[in-house]
Amino acid sequence: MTGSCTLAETEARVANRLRHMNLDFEAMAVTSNLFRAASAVRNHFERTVLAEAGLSWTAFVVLWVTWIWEPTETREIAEEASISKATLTGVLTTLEKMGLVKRSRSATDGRLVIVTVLPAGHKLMETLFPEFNRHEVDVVSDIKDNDRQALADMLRAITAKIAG
Amino acid sequence: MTGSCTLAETEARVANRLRHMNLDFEAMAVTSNLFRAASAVRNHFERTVLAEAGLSWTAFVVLWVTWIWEPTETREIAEEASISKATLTGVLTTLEKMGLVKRSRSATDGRLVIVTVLPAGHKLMETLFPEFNRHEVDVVSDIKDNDRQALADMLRAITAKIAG
DNA sequence: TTGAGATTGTTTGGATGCGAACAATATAAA
DNA sequence: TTTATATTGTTCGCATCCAAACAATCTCAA
Repeated sequence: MTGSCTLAETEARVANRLRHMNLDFEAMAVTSNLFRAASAVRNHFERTVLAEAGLSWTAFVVLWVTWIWEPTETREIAEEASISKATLTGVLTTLEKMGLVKRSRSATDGRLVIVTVLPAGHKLMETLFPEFNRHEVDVVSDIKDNDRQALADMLRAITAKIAG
Repeated sequence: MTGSCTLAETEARVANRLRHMNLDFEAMAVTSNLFRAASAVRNHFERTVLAEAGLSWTAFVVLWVTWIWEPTETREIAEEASISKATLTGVLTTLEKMGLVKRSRSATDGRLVIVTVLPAGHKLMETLFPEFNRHEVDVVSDIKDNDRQALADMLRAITAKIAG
């Protein structure tokens, strides 16, 4: 190969390379494009909206989850953000250094850590999240309006299939 | 909140929390579930098929891309695997330590590094990839057969929208 | 009351992950 | 030929990312 290939060329090459293997190419195309899309969207957001705010993707997700659920426990944040609790420890430290969130001990259970969003965090999200959403609209703008609901439903089905 | 919430409860909470903001919740649901699904699938694969082979998700993707395109240049691998060239340098070092791939200098362009899959890598992929594909089939098994094609197409549309 | 077992957040060690700076190489124009 | 510019893979610094080990805390049965 000499130059960069289109997605169609890539998938054709894959099919040819794996012809003897008796594989399900339709299932392969779904997971393959699932990660391609997720990765592209994540990189795009990190380099535009989030870069301006100085937030990594994960830091934004953690801040967002806390913003929605605060005050909430770290185990809930990790679950919602789909990251391990070990990872969350580091990200929360980052967000605390930025003055966006605050950790505090639970009064009723000494094991738990309660996270709340500080005023600077609220102020940031008040403008950042609507801007983030405008980019989300742009990302799905080539998908027919009627199909978006179905797309979200199928993605939910994938998540549920694994969790169940 | 006390216990873990269902996806529907989470989305209802989000809608209520953000009601005053005039947002596109349908677009939000698409990207939100895109990452939820991608993350769930990736974690599932890392903990089952890939753990047995001692490969991280990224290491597997890099090995897979090389396997499909070999011999190929690192810049192509980074592009196909959706990772930066800096990241690829570390992952290739890992795969070389495992004896699965080999780096070599291009004869015609001294800047380029050519990557090929070693016999141990071929042997591994010959059994690992079909097993991987069986898991892919399982992941999409709750989606109607007719819809899988449309799902892959919509994910491609998202990727293309950002790239364009 | 007490002590075994469960739960939670942090630490540890190692592998990703990226942008920016870098050295080596190639290409172009002067 | 020479010099400026471009391209490529690596290095560097730092921020994720996870499994496993860990200390602190809670629960509950004996």
